[in-house]
Amino acid sequence: MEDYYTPGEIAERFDLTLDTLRYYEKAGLLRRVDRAPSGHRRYRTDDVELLHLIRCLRDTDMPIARLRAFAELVRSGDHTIPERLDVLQEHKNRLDARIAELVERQGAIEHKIDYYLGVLSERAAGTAHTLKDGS
Amino acid sequence: MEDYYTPGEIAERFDLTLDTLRYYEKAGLLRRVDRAPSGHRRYRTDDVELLHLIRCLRDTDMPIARLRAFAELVRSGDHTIPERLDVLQEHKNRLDARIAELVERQGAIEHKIDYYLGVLSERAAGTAHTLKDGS
DNA sequence: ATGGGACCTGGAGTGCGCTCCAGGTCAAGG
DNA sequence: CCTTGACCTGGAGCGCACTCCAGGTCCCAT
Repeated sequence: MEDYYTPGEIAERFDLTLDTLRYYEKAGLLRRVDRAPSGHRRYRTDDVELLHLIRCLRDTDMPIARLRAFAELVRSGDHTIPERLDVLQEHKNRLDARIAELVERQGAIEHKIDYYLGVLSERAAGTAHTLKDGS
Repeated sequence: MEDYYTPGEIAERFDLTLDTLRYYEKAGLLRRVDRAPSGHRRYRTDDVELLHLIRCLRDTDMPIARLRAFAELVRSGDHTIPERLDVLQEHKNRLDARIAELVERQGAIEHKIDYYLGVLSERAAGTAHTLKDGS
């Protein structure tokens, strides 16, 4: 009823290991998570929401240290929203630049692939020519 | 005249450190580079060309081990072009997928930024209202 | 009561890609 | 002759983000 989630559920949902989940908590990305009487962790809905964002930022290569700083802002209350915006906008700028770089390299790689394909088809044509020549 | 390049020139051209250059050579990304009588490295035009491609692949996160495998194919001669094509096409597939993932997350981050902007402008509107109310 | 499964802890270990360092050589300029 | 600067070597060290492990607890079903 209480909308609590077990470590196993969270791990599956976010495709993280239990170890990583604990590591994130130790690293300060998550607050000290609630516990069942057994000592097992119980994640709340807002942990899930934060994890969602963390996952997204992590997937786009935000380092753990910056993630922790962000998480601290979240914990500090709504008055930190302007700072959080700064962090996100800064991160988005980096991300935009990274995507642009990757797309550029993608073009270069395609070019190289086309070059190799050209070499191969020329070679095939050469073979055909040899055959046509009667050898 | 011989179209040789010094380590310093190469390092600057590719924005790599001398250490990294040597590390790449040890790791098998480059062949055993030529030496001047002094023992200093002298890079040839084809080293430069290979480095160009290596830089491109590295910038798109190809791991050193795969890069080494690719470099070995290059060293083995033209008959390895089909295998090189496989490596490049496989890498391009990963890269395409990675770019797609980043773009998706980019959207999510933009969304979050917009959400925070919304909170802030609502807050500002609330303040305005308070003022209008005569406080 | 016993076995299995999910989870706990603190701390050590791993893989990757560099990066740094001490101590040395060589060539050119003052 | 001496310094300076570019470069050499082998090997140690580093930062990051996990990942693994031993040994333990709790709870539930057989």
